[in-house]
Amino acid sequence: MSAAYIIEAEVIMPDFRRRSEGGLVERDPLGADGVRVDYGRGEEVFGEEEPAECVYRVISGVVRTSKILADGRRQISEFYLPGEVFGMETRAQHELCAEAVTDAKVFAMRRKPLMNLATTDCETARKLWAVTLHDLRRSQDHMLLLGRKSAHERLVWFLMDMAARLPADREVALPMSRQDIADYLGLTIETVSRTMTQLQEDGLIELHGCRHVVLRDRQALEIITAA
Amino acid sequence: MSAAYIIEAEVIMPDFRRRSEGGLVERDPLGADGVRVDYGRGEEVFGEEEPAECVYRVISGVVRTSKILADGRRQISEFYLPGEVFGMETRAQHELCAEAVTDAKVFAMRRKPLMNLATTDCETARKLWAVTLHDLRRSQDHMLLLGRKSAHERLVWFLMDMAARLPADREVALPMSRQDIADYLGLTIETVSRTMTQLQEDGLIELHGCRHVVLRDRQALEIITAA
DNA sequence: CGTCTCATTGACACCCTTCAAACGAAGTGG
DNA sequence: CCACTTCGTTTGAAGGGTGTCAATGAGACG
Repeated sequence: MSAAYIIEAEVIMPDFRRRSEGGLVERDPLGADGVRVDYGRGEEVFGEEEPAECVYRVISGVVRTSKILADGRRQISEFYLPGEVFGMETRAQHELCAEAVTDAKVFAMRRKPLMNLATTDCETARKLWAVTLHDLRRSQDHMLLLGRKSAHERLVWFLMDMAARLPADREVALPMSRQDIADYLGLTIETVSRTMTQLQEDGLIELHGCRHVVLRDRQALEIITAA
Repeated sequence: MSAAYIIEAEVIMPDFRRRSEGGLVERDPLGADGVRVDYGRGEEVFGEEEPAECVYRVISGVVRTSKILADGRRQISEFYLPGEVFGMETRAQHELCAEAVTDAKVFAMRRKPLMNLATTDCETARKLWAVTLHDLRRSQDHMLLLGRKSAHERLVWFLMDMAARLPADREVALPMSRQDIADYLGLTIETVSRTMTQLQEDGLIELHGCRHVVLRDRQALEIITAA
């Protein structure tokens, strides 16, 4: 890490210089340069309606994107886990806000150079498209869940999804609060809690503290999600 | 329209030769060649899990894309109006099914040549991306609606959206049935009907037959959607 | 050990669904 | 032209799944 690199980082990412790890410039698999930035739990990465300056990739921790109505009702569109890209869902302005669910380290790339690269390099353009397509596919499943599934089905789907996406020990370590889960599944925190308890009473899962879940009867759980 | 063109159309679009307008090959704004194909009301354009052979643009009429659960519950992700592109939401297989809501004419382009074009022409790649991004943005609004809004709010949003997207006479001519509206908004047909009636009783809209709606009090309607 | 935050549990209300019947518009055959 | 059928829509009554409000419980931290 040379002094020249640090200076370059300052030029590229003035806002993040302070918080980034020494401002070292690195290259993302997307082909764009950027820096690592840390966010504390609950901290906002970008806000709704904010100009879209950067595109991000989660390095560690979890980030959520959400929309909030005037009266406070919130819908979380997605949780982004390490390796996943977010912040690209709009044009000039962000249409949702992004916040750190846990302490998180993200890789931030300036949007404009990335867009420029995409106009000359088809491979980059394809990658950006693939990221958006992935989000779209998940959001279509999410719409089916929100529009047509019961609380039980929603929660089971969520737990199975988390088990598949998180590093799977014998037990799943949920990184988010009940409120986050509720706002992701279109339920209230009470319903999430009650449903979780009932799944445990039915022997489908086992709770070790509220954030550690063991999927005890995967077959039964899969039947519920398939239904 | 020469014989050579018809033969070429047969080569490009063997499946659609029968139904297309003389098989004349044309070029879409996306840069791909294709043919016009007619579908009757309710007819399937492609099914869930079906290999994704083509990408489509609506010429006239309306097309819906949806997902269906084993027990028949259905969630419509989007209605596509003339000029809009659909069928691109997946990789090798379609993740949802597409059906004609009304008699519809669509422009069908083979997927593979379009993808090939996108690997060499960044402008095409950008256009494809823009289409997906547009769908994603709408699906994020849709998730907020399905997860957090009341039946009244959903229906008002729907009517305002339709008024904005359809050729706006003084009255909006809904192209879809109550069942389609219900499956789009995550409600039952009865709730849609009742809510529609109540909006009329409150003087916010006026129904001229079940498919023709006049938005009488736009200001009040906008307040409901903003809430 | 006290405080704070988050999660759980309980009682109750209500919005929406479910089930059922009536209504209406469009098409068909006599 | 009119009864008849059919399909979609509207309306009604009743029930249930979630939401709301409130109190209790459980960890985390100083």
